[in-house]
Amino acid sequence: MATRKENSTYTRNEKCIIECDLTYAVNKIGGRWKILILSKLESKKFRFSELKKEFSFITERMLTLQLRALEQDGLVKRTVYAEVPPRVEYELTEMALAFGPIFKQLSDWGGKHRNLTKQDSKISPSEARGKL
Amino acid sequence: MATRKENSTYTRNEKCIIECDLTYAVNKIGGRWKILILSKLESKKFRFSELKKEFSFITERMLTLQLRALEQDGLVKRTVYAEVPPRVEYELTEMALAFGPIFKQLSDWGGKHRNLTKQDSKISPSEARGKL
DNA sequence: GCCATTAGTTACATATTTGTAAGTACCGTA
DNA sequence: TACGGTACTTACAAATATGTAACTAATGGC
Repeated sequence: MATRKENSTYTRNEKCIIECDLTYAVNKIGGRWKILILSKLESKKFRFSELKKEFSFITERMLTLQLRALEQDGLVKRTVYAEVPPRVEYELTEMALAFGPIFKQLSDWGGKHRNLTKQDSKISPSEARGKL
Repeated sequence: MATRKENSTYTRNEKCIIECDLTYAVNKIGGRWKILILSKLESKKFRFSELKKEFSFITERMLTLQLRALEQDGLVKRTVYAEVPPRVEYELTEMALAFGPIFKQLSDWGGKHRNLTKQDSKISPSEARGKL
């Protein structure tokens, strides 16, 4: 999320990934806190401090980084008001709103299948959680 | 993807994430090569060596790791035939097949929006690609 | 015995992401 | 002049993910 080496295998491989529309899309929402943030912003716009309060477990640094990445990717619009103390508001763009129905389905999938897995694989919930 | 410390902030934070059905679902397909693999397997089952040939840019190690993770998560079924040389086949489970329509929509989203972003943000495609 | 084949595994190195803690800038108010 | 509030930024450390290269095991065919 910081700077990237332009010629690592890791970075070169990324090109293989995002040539596909599907992986391209998933990559955009793949950051650790992005989906949580996007979901939150679905209802209304939020100030930075409000998001910070809402997601107390996300550090300021990460919140900033994820918001910036979302902004770069055109999913979030950032509005700065020239006041003191500063006020910055974040809201979803059209592009991000188009994710709405997809999120709904993914969420349904999650709700439906998370219990199934526990039984199928005979792994305790906590164990299953530990794995990627 | 290897072993995880059970009490790092990183790991503890994961619990915050997967409590949400949506992020739970996205996490399952979030590995670097998982979507590519799942897409491939949508059409038919594949042997390990076939996948290796298909995705020449994925190393054996990563291919194995991603397949194992998918298996753990109940998205892929692994069948070993007791032959020499060994034969192992991978195929999607019901759970994974349920992703089908969602993948389609995500892919559509990707196709529709990847061009838009380039214009909107005035970043060259190659630059945009470098960012997460 | 030696080699080829398949499906891995192992030890190690590198890259990237995430987390911690402290510091910055602005200005109005006390 | 010191202090508080907001929205960050910076330097650094820890954790995780990915990549490289070499090695394994079983067995049929030479």
